[in-house]
Amino acid sequence: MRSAGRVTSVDLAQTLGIAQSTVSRALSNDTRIAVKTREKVQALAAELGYTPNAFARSLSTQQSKLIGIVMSEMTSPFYPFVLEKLTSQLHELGWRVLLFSTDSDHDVDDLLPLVLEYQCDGLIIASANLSSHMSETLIRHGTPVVLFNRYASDASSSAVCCDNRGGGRLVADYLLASGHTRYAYIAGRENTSTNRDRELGYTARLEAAGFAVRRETGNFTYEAGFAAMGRLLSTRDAPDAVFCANDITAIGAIDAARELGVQVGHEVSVIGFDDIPMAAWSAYKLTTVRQPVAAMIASSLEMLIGAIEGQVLGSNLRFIPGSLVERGSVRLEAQGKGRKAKGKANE
Amino acid sequence: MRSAGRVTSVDLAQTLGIAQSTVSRALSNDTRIAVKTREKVQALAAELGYTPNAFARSLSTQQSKLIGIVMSEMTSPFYPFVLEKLTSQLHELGWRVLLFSTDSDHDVDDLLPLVLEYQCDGLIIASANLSSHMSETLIRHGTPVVLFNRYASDASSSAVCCDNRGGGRLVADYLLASGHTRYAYIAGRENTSTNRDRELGYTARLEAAGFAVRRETGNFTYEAGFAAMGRLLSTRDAPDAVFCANDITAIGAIDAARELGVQVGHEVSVIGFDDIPMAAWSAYKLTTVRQPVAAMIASSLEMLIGAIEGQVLGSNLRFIPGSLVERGSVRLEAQGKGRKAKGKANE
DNA sequence: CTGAAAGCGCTTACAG
DNA sequence: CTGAAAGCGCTTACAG
Repeated sequence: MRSAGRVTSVDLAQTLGIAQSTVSRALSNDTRIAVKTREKVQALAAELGYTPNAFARSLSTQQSKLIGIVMSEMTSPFYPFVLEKLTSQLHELGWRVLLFSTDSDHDVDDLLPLVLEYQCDGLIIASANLSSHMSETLIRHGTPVVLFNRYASDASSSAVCCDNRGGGRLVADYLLASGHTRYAYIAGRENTSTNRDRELGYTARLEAAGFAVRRETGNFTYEAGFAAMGRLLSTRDAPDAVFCANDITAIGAIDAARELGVQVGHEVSVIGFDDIPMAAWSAYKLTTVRQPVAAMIASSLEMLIGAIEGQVLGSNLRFIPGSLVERGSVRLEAQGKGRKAKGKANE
Repeated sequence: MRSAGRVTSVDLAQTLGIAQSTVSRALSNDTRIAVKTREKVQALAAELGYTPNAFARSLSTQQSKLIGIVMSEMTSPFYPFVLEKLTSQLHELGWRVLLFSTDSDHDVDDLLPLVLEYQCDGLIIASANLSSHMSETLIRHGTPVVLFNRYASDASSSAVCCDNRGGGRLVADYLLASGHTRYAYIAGRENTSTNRDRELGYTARLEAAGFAVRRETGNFTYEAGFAAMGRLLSTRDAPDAVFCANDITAIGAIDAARELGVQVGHEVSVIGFDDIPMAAWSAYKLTTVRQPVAAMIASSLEMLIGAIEGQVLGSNLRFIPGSLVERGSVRLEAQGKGRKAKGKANE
């Protein structure tokens, strides 16, 4: 036994006078090893604080038990929940997570080599894009991937998303039913499938009903929502219904409306997407589309682990429907009367 | 060369008809290898998409280049920023991060064995506690740790924190200078050094000035702040100055005050701690103590990497001062007049 | 300038 | 029930 460094299975074997292979089997509770031997080994292991070396094991078994998670919008309020649930569930299932973060503009591609060096058994990419070139590299290396809340246009990788388009439709229908007439959309980042699909669902429905949709650019941030709402309300014929690409944008929009003295939920209706905790704060009472996070995560994990364990994973796309949660930021039909009374932006 | 699986250095060696050791050296750009050989090897490596196996390398070098990060409050708005900065800086410095999350009640202890199995070269524990027993285990294994924004009472591990006590004093002084007279503190979780120190600094200063401090329990959440403020304002002689253990608590407190029709920044002053983005939202304009996140992270990384690279790391505590950022949630002296005019909670 | 070989710490056929 | 040995894919003295 060496004095410095960690204790290894060889150390255990030597002090017990048995073979290292026997130690290894005893530690994995191999029933072929005599109960007494197993106990002896395990007792010594505990006493000496033996910790198996996962790298050595992985080298031998060709399984790292590591899942790589690549996240781009870690500081946007929705994603910490995703990350937390992903890692804790993965832990419970016996996997470890190797975390990579990337800024949203950046491609994930640069990170891929690192993921591969560390022999990840699988990869989850959240709110970031994967080039089809890299997706091929992954396939070649035999590393399954699933995209979370984003999907590749060429369908080269598997993905699970909220049904963003359906969510957009839900919003349109709700707003339509409550008698709104002047519609707007405050967008998120343009190169994201989430933004595209939310807008598509919303706009298609409204146009089918004969309404035009005014569009403001944005980037999924509070500041962008604030600015966009300012622009919307400063025009003649300002909208009475504004759908925002996500909650944080909607919250920015609400604050902007307030600053201008426009009453949210009366003069202007605002709807978000996500259902982050802030949406429920009494200061906002934001009506929004709730993303079914738990189901989305369960589904991602199921797909990924299934693929790792051998079911070939073609390109599998899963869209899980969100649900509208009604709070106070939308004017319902009954309250519609006289809503221009103290309008300021509409004068 | 095998048809399935990843290509290894042996594959490269065989197809080039040279020794594997030469390949290895060529890939690490060892100058002893002829330039032509190096180029040949690197070209083939690129062509075949060779990726070195980090596990095999680590086994041989006895360095994993892995840092474990244990986070407990991942979904509390302050910590995603910490996590993001930590991981991106670690990446730039050539390290990878293995992520563990834990709920705050739970001890970190259960996770430690996993960290050790994966041969982390170092460990950062953010907003979670490490038992002194486990801290010894880590020392025995030779794995350096630094705690982030928490420190062990027995000073058995290194730590870097915001100077929470100093921050509490800053708040007290500011409130004192602006003529407040009825003080309260809404606490965070009790077993945290952050909560303890913020309260201690605040209270000590106020008591020295002859003021008592009313205390409400809390747990660093919006809901707790909301409830605590409700309690405070529903009593006779309600406080005119409330320091909250963190921003999110303060925001809950502000919303509660509003619901009760009590004007924040006039009838009651509220101060938070952290300076999360929401503090700057126009709906809150929260005066708060800004944690010097960048400096705290730089310091943590410096300590940790220093320890990994050989400087023995005794128990090193570093407290980095925060700064008061003034916004609108505190009544300044000049506005003090007639502040009971439309008081409602004070009647 | 290059190669043969040992070693990192495990798992797992293969023998007995 | 246990052991000797090969092998996972690298790095790095040691020779030449």
